[in-house]
Amino acid sequence: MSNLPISSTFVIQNSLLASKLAKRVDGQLSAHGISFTEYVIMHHLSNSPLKTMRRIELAEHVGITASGITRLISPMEKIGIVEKEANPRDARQSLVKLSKTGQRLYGEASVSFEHCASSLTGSLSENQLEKMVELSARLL
Amino acid sequence: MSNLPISSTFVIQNSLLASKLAKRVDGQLSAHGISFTEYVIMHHLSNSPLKTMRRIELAEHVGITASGITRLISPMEKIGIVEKEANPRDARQSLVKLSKTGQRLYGEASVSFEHCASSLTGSLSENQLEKMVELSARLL
DNA sequence: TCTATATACTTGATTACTCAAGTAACTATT
DNA sequence: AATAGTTACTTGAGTAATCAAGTATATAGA
Repeated sequence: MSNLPISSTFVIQNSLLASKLAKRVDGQLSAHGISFTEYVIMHHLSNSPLKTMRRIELAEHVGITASGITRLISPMEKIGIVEKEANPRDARQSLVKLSKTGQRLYGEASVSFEHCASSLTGSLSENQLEKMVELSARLL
Repeated sequence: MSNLPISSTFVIQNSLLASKLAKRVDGQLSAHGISFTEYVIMHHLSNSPLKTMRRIELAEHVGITASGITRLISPMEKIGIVEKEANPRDARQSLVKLSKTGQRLYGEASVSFEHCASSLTGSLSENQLEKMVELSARLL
């Protein structure tokens, strides 16, 4: 149908895929009262050695701006999912830490998320998914 | 680092990739006064036999809601990129057609877009990109 | 032929961001 | 030790979408 170069096709298709995946995942995670973006934040916090990250760092990992992080974290803090911590070495920084409550919620949400992710990618094999992840990583 | 199932890793990574690609492409397309989403709309219209599509159809292809299409198309119509057409067989439908102006703009923007897309995917070979497109297609 | 249901949009209110500008604190240079 | 520049974050204003509800038209069934 289209004679577009493969790189253009890829970019357009990837954007459609991401939007579809995010919508489906969001639907599942809403049962836990969180959005996909909030889950991703918890994911990065949880995988960080001290369950703690700087806001800028978080922003880069999640793919939104520092401003977006401020606005996302603020309600999460109010409901006790994350806690604010200071860095004694640098008073500009405001560290974000996953609380106990947050860890529990992340654990529960992960069950739904993993189930959802595996069903959404069911038409691909483990090997194919690994290949995709490996190739995608080169584009980040 | 993380023991997440590969499908979960894939979903999270894909979302980050899409957000990065979209931002970079948006930056380039702004020189033509259009957003990535608007480019994608023109792309689908241009690849359609009569350069004409229904709004619902467009929404599905672009990955936004019908409501989003209404709000996106309205300014594009005002500046003459697309034209509204009626379907005599179904008065509910409001067809969107890429105008001559729109076709010219799409052609110009495509030069930038293709250049940008190919530079963003430069670390992958044609074969690898084709593989990615083929595998991604199964998830849509 | 009436009635019910479904489809194709549009619109008001809301959400999830972005960007530009601001503040505060750190770092390097002289 | 003062100044200039950079970094980390926050905030006000704006944008791009969403959802839920509404309107108009089409379709199917009694």
